Amino acid sequence: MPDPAAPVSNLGFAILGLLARRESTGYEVAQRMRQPIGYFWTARHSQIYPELNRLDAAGLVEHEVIEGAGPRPTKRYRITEAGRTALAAWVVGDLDPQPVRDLEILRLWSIWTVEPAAAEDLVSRLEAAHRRTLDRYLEELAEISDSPGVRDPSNPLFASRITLEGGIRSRRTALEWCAWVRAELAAAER
Amino acid sequence: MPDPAAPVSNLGFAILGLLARRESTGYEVAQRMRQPIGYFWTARHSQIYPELNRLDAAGLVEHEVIEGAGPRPTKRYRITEAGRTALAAWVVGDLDPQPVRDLEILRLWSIWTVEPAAAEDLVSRLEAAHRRTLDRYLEELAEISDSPGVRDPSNPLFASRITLEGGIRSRRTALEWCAWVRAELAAAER
DNA sequence: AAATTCATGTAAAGAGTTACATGATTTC
DNA sequence: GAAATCATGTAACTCTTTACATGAATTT
Repeated sequence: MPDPAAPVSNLGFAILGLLARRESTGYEVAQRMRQPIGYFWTARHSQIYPELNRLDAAGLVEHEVIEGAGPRPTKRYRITEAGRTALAAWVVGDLDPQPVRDLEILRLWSIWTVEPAAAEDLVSRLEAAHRRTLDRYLEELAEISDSPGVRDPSNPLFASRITLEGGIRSRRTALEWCAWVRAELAAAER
Repeated sequence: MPDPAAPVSNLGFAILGLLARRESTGYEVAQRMRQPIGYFWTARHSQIYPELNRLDAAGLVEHEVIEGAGPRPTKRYRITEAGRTALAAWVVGDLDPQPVRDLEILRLWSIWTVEPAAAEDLVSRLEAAHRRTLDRYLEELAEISDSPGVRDPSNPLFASRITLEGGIRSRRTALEWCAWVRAELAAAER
C-alpha cells in the first residue's frame, strides 16, 4: 500500500536522482553514492537499504527480485512515474539558504591559537588535499565531456557536467585562497 | 572530577574557539553561533547547553554563577588552560578530506528532469541567495578590516579576516558559476 | 584454500533539529 | 500592560556513522 503523503528526505531524493538515471540494486546505489554523486552527497548502505524500503512503500520506486549472490534475495530497483514527478517537483521547489558546515574553516577560525609555522603547515596540508580532489574532478569531467548529450539540458550528462564544473571552480578557488592565507602568514613573519 | 580522556566533538571545539576569544554565558554562545561563526558552523541552544556541561566536566571550561534573568542560575563560562591546549592541538591535528554535503548541488544534479525554463528560474533564485550572503560577508569584513591586529596571526581578528575572505571568494565563485549555468541552459534553447 | 566482492539487512550510538517548559528583566 | 529579550534546561525525533551479522559467487 503506497503512502504518497509520507515526506521524502533529502537522502530519498538523492536515491531517486540516481535511479532516474539508471535502475540499480541497493548495493549498486551504495557504490554509486561515491562517484560522482559522492562529490556532494554521501550515504552508507545502512542508511540506503531502509530508505529504499521507504521509497518503495511510498510508491516512488518499485523492485523486482533477481538472482544474485548473498543470503537474501537481490532486488533491482526502478523509479516509478510518481517517483519522477516527485523528483522534478523537489528540484524546482523552494530552497532556503543552507547553513554552511565546514570543519576546515572552523579550524582556521581558531588558527590564531597556534604558531604561524604550524599554521602554514596546516594550510599546506589542506591545499594538497584540495589539489587531489580537483584532479579527480578534472578526470571525471574529461571522461564525460566528449559524450553526446553533455550540452543537452534534458540529458543527465548535462547535469553531471555542470555539477562537476561547479566542484572544479570551488576547489580552484579554495586552492587560491589557501595560497593567499599562506602568503598572509608569511608576510607577518617578517 | 574532570575527565580529560573524554573525546571532544566538533561542536565542542567550536564552543572552545568562541570562549578562547571571549568568555560568555551559554545564551551568548548560542547568539554568537550565528555571526560570524555561523558562516561555517551552527548549533542551537539545545545542543550548546549540554555540550557546555560536558566541556565543564572535562575541565576544558569553567564557570561562575552570576546574577541574571531567568528561572535558573546564569552561568558565565571561561576556557581553561587545558581547554586552550586541547583547542590548539585540534587545530593543527590530522584532518582527512571532508565529504561534501551540498543540497543545492544535489538538486542541480537532477536538473535534467525539468524544463530548461524552470531550471533557469531555479538557478536565478540560488544566485540571488548567494548574492545576499556575499553582501553580508562583505559588510562583516568591512567592519573588522580597519581594526588593529587584523594582520597579526596571533590575533583572533586575523582568523576572522581570513575565514571571511574565504567565504567571500567561495560565494563569488558560486555566483560566477550560476551565471555560467544559466548561459549553458540558454545556449541550448536556441 | 583464502581473500575479495556481491548483497542485504539490523543495532547502537552520536549529531542535529524541533518542540516543550519555565520565569525574570527590559523595552515599548 | 504587552511584547521582546535574557536565560537554561529536557524530550522527542530525524539523520548519520559505526559496528554486528550472514552467506554465496568470484577471483587470486
